[in-house]
Amino acid sequence: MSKATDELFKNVISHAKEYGFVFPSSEIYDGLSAVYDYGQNGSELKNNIKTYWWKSMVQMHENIVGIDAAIFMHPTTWKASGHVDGFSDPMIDNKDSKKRYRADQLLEDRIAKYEAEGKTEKAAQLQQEMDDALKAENLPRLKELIIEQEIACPVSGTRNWTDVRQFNLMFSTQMGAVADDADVVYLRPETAQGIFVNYLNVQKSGRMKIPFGIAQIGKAFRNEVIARQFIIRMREFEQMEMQFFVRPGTQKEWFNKWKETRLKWHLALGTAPEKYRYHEHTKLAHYADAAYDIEFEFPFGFKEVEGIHSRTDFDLSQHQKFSGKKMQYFDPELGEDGKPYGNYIPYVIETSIGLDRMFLLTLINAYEEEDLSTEEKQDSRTVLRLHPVLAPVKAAIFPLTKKDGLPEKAREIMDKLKLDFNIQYEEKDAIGKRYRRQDAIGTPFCITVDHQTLEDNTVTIRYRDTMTQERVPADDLEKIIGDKVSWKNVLK
RNA sequence: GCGGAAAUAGCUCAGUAGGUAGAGCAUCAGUUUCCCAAACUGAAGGCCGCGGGUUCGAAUCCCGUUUUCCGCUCCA
Repeated sequence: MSKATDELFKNVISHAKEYGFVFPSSEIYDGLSAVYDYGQNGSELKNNIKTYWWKSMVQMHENIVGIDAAIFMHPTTWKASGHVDGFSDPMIDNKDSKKRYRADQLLEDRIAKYEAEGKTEKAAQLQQEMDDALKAENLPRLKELIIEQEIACPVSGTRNWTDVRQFNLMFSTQMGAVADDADVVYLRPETAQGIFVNYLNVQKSGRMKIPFGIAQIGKAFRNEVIARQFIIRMREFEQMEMQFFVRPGTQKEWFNKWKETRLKWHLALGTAPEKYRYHEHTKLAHYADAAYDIEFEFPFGFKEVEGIHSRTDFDLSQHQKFSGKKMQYFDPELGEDGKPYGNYIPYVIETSIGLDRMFLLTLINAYEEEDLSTEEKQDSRTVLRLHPVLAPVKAAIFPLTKKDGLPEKAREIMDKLKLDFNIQYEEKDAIGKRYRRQDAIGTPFCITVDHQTLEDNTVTIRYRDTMTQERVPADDLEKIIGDKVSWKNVLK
């Protein structure tokens, strides 16, 4: 990260706090690591991003519907999805090299070594002991095994180990009033499973026919080993996901279609295309047969914002296995051989975008420190060039001075506009200062009421991006603003 | 989790031979102002991150702790 971009990123973070976009969580108690709150302008912007996504995914596709599943889910869900076994790793650190290892992998390496040396009996015995310890979640026993086997750190060569600790991706809590092991439930680490477990409900109640999609926006929770870089990696975050169910064999074409559709969604906001790129996963997760990320160039480099994954029939098959409920779909359409496609478990294409990352992307992309200096005077302004559909406040209305009936007239105009748009009224400070304050939160229009307004009911409208102004009839404002902030501009 | 750095008003920061805290901007109340920030007057605002120790006395020295930043480590 260069000094200039480093500086820019820091400025965006303090701007976000200063203007009510993002605050550190529980700040009066020194904050809570990697948790953030959205402020008065941040929540407006976030809601607008959600609306844009929801409209373009659900409203614009007649074969996609939206749901809102609970964060708590039956614990078996996470056994089926692979989260319980796959993401609770026993970790151990070497105190000298400061390197961290998975305790089970250190032992696996030793087993492999025994096998290579032909000591199969020793290998089998250790394997058994390790499996027992893992099964019983006996962490001290794992450490004993590492000590007994005299396993040394490959880097430092020492056997100076910390205790074995469990790294759990998922947050757990108790469901009942009385704490009991049987009542442990997890806070979902991804929203996707809420869609998969409702696949049958939605398909039947909505009489959905393959191909169809289920969309959802919601919170998810992950215990990150290390969470940093502002809201890029948070412990509590929000996802906007859509699972698209397709006929087996057609996943590749649907994958390509969604890959393109999703990038278009990003570009429709007017972001420079060179800021985006695709990143192909070469190492695929256990459930995927293809995966692309859409990455955005943040000040600290390209980072994933959205993933498009071909998840095969893994999830539905797993849920069928664990729940005993048939996840099959009967496809009556005739294939090339003139026979119906019949029963199958659908394949799934997932589009999953991090709302908080999208939020940060939007803020960084919009943020500009503009130098307005002339020969006589040094001047600058900070402006958020947000797309008008996303701007938290659509227009601000100012009386030029706070006397002569101008405030009353301004409020009268505002009362009409506020029925359609989020409007702010300000009468304090010099007019220029008020303009600049609105620039800082990305308000696209400022409307000023002056003495002429009292005579002919015209006002000046000042544009954020160009800082130019025009005189227009007050009665035209609804249409002028409405045209610019209409969702049509980005959905078409 | 490890190592390094930092923490003083809402923000940016001053404040060392240890002696009861200061500026600019922002805020609030007025004045002025008919269109692009920093005009005038006044006011308010500070467990100097938190806890302990040394000292007659600590923002300042020592120890611990929390949070943030930078590296490393981990990551679907």
